[in-house]
Amino acid sequence: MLPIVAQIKIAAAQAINHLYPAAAVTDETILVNETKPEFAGDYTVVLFPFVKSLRQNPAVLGKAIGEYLLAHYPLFTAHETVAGFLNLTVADTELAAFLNHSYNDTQYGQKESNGQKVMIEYSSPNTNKPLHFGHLRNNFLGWSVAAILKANGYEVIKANLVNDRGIHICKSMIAWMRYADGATPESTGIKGDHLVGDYYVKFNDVYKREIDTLVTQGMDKEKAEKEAPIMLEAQELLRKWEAGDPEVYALWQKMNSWVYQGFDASYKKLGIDFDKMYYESDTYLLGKAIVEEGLAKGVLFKKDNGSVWIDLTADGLDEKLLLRADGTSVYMTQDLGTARLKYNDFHMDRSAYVIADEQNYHMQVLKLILQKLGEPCAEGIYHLSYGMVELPSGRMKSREGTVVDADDMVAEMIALAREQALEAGKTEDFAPEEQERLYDMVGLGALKFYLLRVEPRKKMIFDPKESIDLHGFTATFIQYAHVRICSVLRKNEIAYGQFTLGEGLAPLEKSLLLKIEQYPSILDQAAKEYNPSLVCNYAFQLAQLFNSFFAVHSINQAESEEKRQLRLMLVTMIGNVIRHAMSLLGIEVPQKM
RNA sequence: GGUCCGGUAGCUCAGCUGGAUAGAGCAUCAGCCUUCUAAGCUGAGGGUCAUUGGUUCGAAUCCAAUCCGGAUCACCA
Repeated sequence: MLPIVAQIKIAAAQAINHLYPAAAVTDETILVNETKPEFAGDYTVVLFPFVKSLRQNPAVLGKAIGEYLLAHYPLFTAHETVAGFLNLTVADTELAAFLNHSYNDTQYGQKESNGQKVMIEYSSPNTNKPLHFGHLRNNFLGWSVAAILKANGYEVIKANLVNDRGIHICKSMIAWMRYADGATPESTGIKGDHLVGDYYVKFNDVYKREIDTLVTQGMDKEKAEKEAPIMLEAQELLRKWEAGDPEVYALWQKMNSWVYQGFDASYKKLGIDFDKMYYESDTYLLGKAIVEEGLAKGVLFKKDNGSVWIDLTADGLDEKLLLRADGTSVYMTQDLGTARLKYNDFHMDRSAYVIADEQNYHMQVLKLILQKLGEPCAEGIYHLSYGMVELPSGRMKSREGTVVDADDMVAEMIALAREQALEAGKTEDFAPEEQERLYDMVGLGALKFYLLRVEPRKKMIFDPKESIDLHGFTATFIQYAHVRICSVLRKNEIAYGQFTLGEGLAPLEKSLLLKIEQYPSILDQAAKEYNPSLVCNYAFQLAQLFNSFFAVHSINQAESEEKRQLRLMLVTMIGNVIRHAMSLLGIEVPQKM
């Protein structure tokens, strides 16, 4: 069934074209809004755009269109024109039919396959330190966008490009060699990613001290930064790694394996997963072939020292280096190669990269270069850029130890959920494992919702001193609405079936049905915009409406059996939509809390 | 300096393909549990939509300029 708003547009266009044959309006030109609460009606057609071209005053125009619509479309039962706005009332019977048809469809909102394939690359961690709060935004966004696209009929490949090589890993390695005395996750009981991260921090401590020492001895700071012994050793490790030194390689593998064990545990706790893993140690040499082809095509050029560049000044950008004078590749070179590799693996229609906005320029250049090189993957590339999560004091810096650790944050949120549940005192009769499951759902849900409810593009500031709320615009609020629905449905054994509409819908019943009817359109928009915050907002508004309804109307003690049936079906459907919407955010909903 | 992004209530954010008196949550204040879960509901106060100009019947929304904040422009990743 076509969304009501779309039906209204088509109907209104038809009405206008019928009444004023010269008008030739199309349904896209019709603007439909929700009617403001202070006026009678559900949806409003804005008449101003046609007032001039049709040379009619708004009142006459509205009356004519309204009458035509009522006469020809059972969708409407009333119309009223106020100051250029044609307010239309949707028929209760239409909404009743909609409810009868869909109330028990747990997949309501899910669309059929559209034959499109899209890759979402997200997470893409460095293997020298554990995940922090900022990474959580990336992971939740990527996972949720993938779920939203799936719900809209896309085939989705969730990809993770692990940055498992490079100087940063060597820093952890050298510090471990110097100071760890063979410490392992097993021997210390420290989670692997945290252990490796500790040595990354250690490296930076020692590095700073060595610089200070050199400066005290009279070296200038810039030179000291380059010549600090531990830095030279890290660089030497990187050279050995690239040369395939077996010992270095073995240590690298060992330490990475610790990190992966840690990441796996974190991902599992967070409910994050992937369909395809890429590793930079496999891909970092890719891209050189593309550069050679680009040179042959004349898209790229070589400078006197042998370095290879592309000139993007005509596009308002700069010249960009693609190969160093010594023939080694840079970050961009790899990304060109990886883009081609991904495309050859999957031939997807779109390829989205979930990467923080600090790389906006890089991603813009990447796409542009691929386009100029005529790579088939180029057009599908989309940068899902998101704002960084900052502390009140500014950006998190792992080197300075100001990061909010992801595992800690998760544990704190679950602890908070437990605390508030105990305060509410409603979970005492739960089995212990049932309690733990609930605290996980509430704590993790609150965390995910907090990070997803803001439009991705916007940066967010998180103050660790203030805990994430479990009231108001939160996952907990929505979970609680679901719990109330489950509770009602548990206590009302009814013979489900079609209900007949005698006495009409109460305003809140109608608002809820209209809201539910909008769900597929919301999913549509969320997919188009790669924007889970729309789903957050929608789920919250639905829960809010439900709570208002719940406070005013009794289901159990409904005015009539017919009403009871209607409300049971209505809340069944609300529950289904809430569960479905939350699942797209990676948030589970409990049955009791 | 060039480019890009943001600026809406004390705080955190919706609204931005132009439409009616700009909305939520938090915080503050006042009410509501003998009746389906009060992790809830109802109400109140709180606004120069950064500023100025323009386009328009109509601008938080579009355009221009300015101010503020951030990112980026490496033979780093």
